Amino acid sequence: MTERALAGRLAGLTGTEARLQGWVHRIRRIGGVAFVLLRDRSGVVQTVFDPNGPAAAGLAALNVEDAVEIKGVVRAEERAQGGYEIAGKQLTVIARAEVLPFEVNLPVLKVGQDLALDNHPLSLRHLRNQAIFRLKAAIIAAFRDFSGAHGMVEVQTPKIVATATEGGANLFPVDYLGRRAYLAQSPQFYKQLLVLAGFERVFEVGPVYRAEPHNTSRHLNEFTSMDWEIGFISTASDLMDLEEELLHTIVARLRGNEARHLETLGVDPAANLPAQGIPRVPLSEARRLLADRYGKELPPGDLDPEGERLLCEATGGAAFVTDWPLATRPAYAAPREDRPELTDSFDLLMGGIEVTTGGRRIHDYPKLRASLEGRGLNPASFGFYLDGFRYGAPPHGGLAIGAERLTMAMLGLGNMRDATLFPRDLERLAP
RNA sequence: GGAGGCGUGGUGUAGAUGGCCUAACAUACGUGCCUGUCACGCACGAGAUCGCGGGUUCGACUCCCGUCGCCUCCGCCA
Repeated sequence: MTERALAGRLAGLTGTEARLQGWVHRIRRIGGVAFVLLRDRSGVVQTVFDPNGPAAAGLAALNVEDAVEIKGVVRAEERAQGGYEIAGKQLTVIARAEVLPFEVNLPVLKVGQDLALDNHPLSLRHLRNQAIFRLKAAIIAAFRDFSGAHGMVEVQTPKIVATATEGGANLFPVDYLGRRAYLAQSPQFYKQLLVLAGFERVFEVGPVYRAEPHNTSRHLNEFTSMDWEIGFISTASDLMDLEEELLHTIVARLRGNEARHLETLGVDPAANLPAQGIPRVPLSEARRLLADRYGKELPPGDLDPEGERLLCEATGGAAFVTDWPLATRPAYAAPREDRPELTDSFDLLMGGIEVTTGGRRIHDYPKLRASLEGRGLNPASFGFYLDGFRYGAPPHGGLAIGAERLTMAMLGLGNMRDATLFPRDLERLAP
């Protein structure tokens, strides 16, 4: 049996007989010719049949999205998109497709979110969806490669945990063989401990869970967190420098290997990356800028979503917001040396949404203990975490990038569900 | 948790000052025609008691109340 050829890789096969397998993307019957567009993981290729030839019966019964095998001779053909087509000799249906609940071969999928999710194996076949998730995979792969190249070790931290890392009640309780446990809302404590454990630099790509009943286009109850934790840094600026380099590395990778998918979506992944570098704006300055330029008066505390959008607009797509007051950050956030009322931490806003939170951590054992106590937290309940700092904890810091949020920002998506294969939200637990 | 909006053939939409709705358009589906299409084209056909329940009215897809489902925004964060 001849090896399976792929629709998007026919260049070297001109003149030979090829065997392709895939799905029927579209059928066009024009009197004396029939075109069957075959789609596989590499792309779409046109095959041509004589509707009165040997394949007549199969052709007549063919449905869009049938899984098929097609044999035929590869030829260069200017009239075909992509420059190649298959002169079809044999058409075999591997598995029939029933009449579709919606069309999957339109330039843009026209279907409600709910129906699309209920039929996700079908809606994901759409070329735009294929492009999104292949690009997301490439973003994550680039994160991995970049992290490894910068001396970080990939680690796996537990997703079933005994305590909260951020405080708050946003934890999913689970029954752990009769004991109360929770789904991890962040790898925070564990990644810090692994830095202290001698790995110095670690990274993780993994799921995190937030039991918050939020109902927006950029919140889900399960998402993918891309984390760094790095020892022996001096300030959070080191982290921002590194993240900015990472973002450019990701863009280069998408423009290289994944250019075809960017083209499908018609997007520029660097559209929200300011050419002159991502500005670093202290929170107080961001507030002043919003007031001066947009007349937007914010209540004390965090920026609101509109403020985040406007700030990105003002800075050419993205901004690091720095110098968050102690009260706005968790107990482990390290204060600035020169201005102890502010933390040495940052958020990265990109395309109007918060994509990253990061910062330097408190590494001094007595100070960490005092910070927890200062928040009214009981140090005893942080046992293993706090104890880790007793034996020579180096200065360190890290960040967490929401993989779906970054994908949204780079691909210009309006809803985080579009960047999540099987989204978990307030309503949806299946598929 | 709060606010707003939407629900019309399989899908996506139009119709909304109540009567012209015997509910329209596109596409998908079925039948036929067409030698090179590019979301091919043309003709014909089938397909919706307008989410559900109640009310107002001579008359409701349209107005009112309730209910169910969904979407968006806000709070919070990645």
